[in-house]
Amino acid sequence: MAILPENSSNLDLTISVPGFSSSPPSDEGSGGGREQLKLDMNRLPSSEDDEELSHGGSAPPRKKLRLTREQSRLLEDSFRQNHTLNPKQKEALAKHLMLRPRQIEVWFQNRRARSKLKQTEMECEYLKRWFGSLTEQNHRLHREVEELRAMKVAPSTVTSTSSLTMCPRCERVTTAASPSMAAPAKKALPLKEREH
DNA sequence: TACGTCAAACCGGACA
DNA sequence: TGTCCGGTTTGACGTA
Repeated sequence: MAILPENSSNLDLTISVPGFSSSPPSDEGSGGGREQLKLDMNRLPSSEDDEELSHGGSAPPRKKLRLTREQSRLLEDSFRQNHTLNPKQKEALAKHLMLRPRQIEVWFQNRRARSKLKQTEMECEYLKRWFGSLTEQNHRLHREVEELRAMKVAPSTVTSTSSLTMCPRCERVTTAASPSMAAPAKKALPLKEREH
């Protein structure tokens, strides 16, 4: 019985895998040839309290940082090893990448969110395929039921000595192997119900 | 130039 | 109190 889609062998489902990894973010950052060469904003301001910089006074417009390829790569490497960072790791990574710890923190939060989104999309795709397969199977079984009903109605096809019985619940017709199995429905019913 | 996409950054609530 | 998460905003960038 093929419940799964035909190409399910190719379907790399990783629902049980927490978080990530079935789709390595190889195109992250450099994705699609989008160049990230405007690096001026990426430098860590030497002022120690640059976090307050943006909040001081009349709230200047947000400056958007674009990470360099190297920064992205190192962050990805780090993310592959660990999806969360403790404060020491965060501090070390920030120092190494010349970024603020807060930026590291935000990057990891966003990265986890993207990872989860990708995972959810994969699960959605898988469930869609499964639904399609089940629908197809359902149609097939309905056709089978119709055929068997037609057989039952047509007296020429079903002899009087036939031992076909139909489960009243699921409408599935079964054949009895021996005359002893062709027992009255009242007797056979509890057994069949137990099977379901 | 308008529009869509991506990702950095922010916000508020939940939790240990 | 710090961290995480879901949701949102916003700026950079590519493209029609």
